[in-house]
Amino acid sequence: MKNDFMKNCMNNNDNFQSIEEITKKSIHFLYKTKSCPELCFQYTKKEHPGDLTLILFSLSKKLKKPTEKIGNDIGKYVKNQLGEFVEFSIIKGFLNFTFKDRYYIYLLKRMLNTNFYNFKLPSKKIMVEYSSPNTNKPLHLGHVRNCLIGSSISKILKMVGHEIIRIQMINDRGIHICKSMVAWKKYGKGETPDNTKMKGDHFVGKYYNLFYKIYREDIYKNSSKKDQISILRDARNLLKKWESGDLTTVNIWKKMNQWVYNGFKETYKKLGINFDEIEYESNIYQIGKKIIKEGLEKGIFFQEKDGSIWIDLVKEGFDQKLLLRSDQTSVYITQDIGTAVERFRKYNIDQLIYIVGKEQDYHFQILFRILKRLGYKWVNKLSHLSYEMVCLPSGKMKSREGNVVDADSLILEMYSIAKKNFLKKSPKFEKKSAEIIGLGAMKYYFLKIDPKKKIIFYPEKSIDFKGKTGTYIQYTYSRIRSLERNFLNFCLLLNYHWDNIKFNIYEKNMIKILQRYPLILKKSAMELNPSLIANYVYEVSKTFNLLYQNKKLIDPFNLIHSNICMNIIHITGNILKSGMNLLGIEMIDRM
RNA sequence: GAUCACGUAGCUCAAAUGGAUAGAGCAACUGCCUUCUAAGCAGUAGGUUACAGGUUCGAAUCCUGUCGUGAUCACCA
Repeated sequence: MKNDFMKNCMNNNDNFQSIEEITKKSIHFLYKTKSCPELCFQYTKKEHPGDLTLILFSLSKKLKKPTEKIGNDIGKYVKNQLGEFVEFSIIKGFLNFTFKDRYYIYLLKRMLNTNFYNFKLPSKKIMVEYSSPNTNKPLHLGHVRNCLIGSSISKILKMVGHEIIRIQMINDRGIHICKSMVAWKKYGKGETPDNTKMKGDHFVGKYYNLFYKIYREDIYKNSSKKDQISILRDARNLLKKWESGDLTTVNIWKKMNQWVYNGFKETYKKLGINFDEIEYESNIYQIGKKIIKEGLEKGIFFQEKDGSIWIDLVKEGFDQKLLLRSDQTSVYITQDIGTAVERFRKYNIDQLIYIVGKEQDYHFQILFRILKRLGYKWVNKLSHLSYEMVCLPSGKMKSREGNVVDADSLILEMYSIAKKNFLKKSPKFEKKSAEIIGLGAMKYYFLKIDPKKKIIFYPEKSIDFKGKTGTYIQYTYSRIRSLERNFLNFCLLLNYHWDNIKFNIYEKNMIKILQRYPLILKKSAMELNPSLIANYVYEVSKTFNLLYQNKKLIDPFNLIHSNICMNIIHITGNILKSGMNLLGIEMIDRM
């Protein structure tokens, strides 16, 4: 029965065109323009009559005719074609279309077609880099934001038809890990994550902090210069040993990194973060060197007397930038040059998106310039998605000073609050559900905010479960599932002719907001901005709760209308779930 | 100091890229569970969109300047 219904819907769609499409045609027909000017549609504001508005001012300019005339012409043309479906009125320069019930039926049927969700852009192969942690300490709130944005954007891009490679670069080598290593060697007394029952990344982080404690005490005691601090000297020596391949050093390094990886793995798993590829800095930090040397031979770079290699970007408004140290070791940007070249060579990608905090804006600008100078044609396929940082009320988080909120303790905190709330509401507690709710609240909290805006995190206030939250949306969804279960108990699924249905205002609003979903998806994919989906999904929930509160949705005495409602409800549930999944948030059937 | 971002209700955020009288949530106060899940709904209150100019039919949005906040400007990553 359902299949017939679907077929019916699809047929309906074939010979029907939306207001937007017909408006486009009308301009072509009425004014014989070669190309249709950009049409400025807008959802009609509450205070005016209508549902969809065409703004006429810019059209009036382009067609050199008064707004009133254009509005009337287009309005009449559309009305002529869609008389049963739409009315129009003109206020100043605004042409307002009012949908009739049959237009809502058309919209509803269109949404019941599975094609409605399969919204696709021309497919590209896109690599997304995110997370990219150092291996000397646990992940903190900054990483959480980075991971959630990166993971969500990957899902969104995949949803609109791209092939995605999620990649993380692990900064496993360098002075930072040597600092943890030194402290552990000196004061570790054979402690390991196992025998101290600590999570590996926290364990290594503990020694990183210990390093700085000793370092600061040294400065305080001796008021000596940085270079003379013995523990720092030890760390540098360790780095040299590592670079020369000293076996015991390399073994300690391997061991400590492995502890950290085990810790990360656990955190990623809890957060639901995944990668398709992992790069280790230690494997690839040499690649860039070769490219720099070739660039030097070609005269793109220059060499100082001490042997260091530089690029001069003064003409482009930047400084001179070091590419290779005088001892011929590579710096951060050297390695990024190498990895970019490698990635394009190895994966044959059409686009590379770096999701990295905005403190590195300058770095990426320079990186892209250098690659351009080197003559790589794919430079315009690189982009840096820069997001603002997560701060505490006291200011920037600084792991050296210990004022960080780490990911693991935040997750635990969310679990425990969710559990507490759960027990208050529901007699039988389900651990899994509480975890989904806690995690959902946290993810939503991070993702609803535009990436380019700063987040100030108040630990003592904690993340909300009421109002505009992930929980609210999950709650709405579980209400929907509950309605669906009840519906099957009371009503039969019937295939009626819907042509004479009358919708109330709540149903109309619901249908209107639901059919915007593909547009929102497209926009968030184009702008690489998950917050658009987060805010949209909230609006959908809010509109649904309004409908729920004002209308008896399941009514055994009005089967036809209950069936219509059930279709609206079903689409709402699908969109909520789909949208939230794009944010990496799971939904549950009962709360 | 230079460069770049951001300043919207007491607080946290929106506003379909220049459209009509700038919207939500939290906190506060007032109502609604004998009725499909009250983690919900309705109402009250809260604004010179930091400030001053400019662009035009029209600006929170674009341009200029001022102020404020933050980031970056390493032979660190």
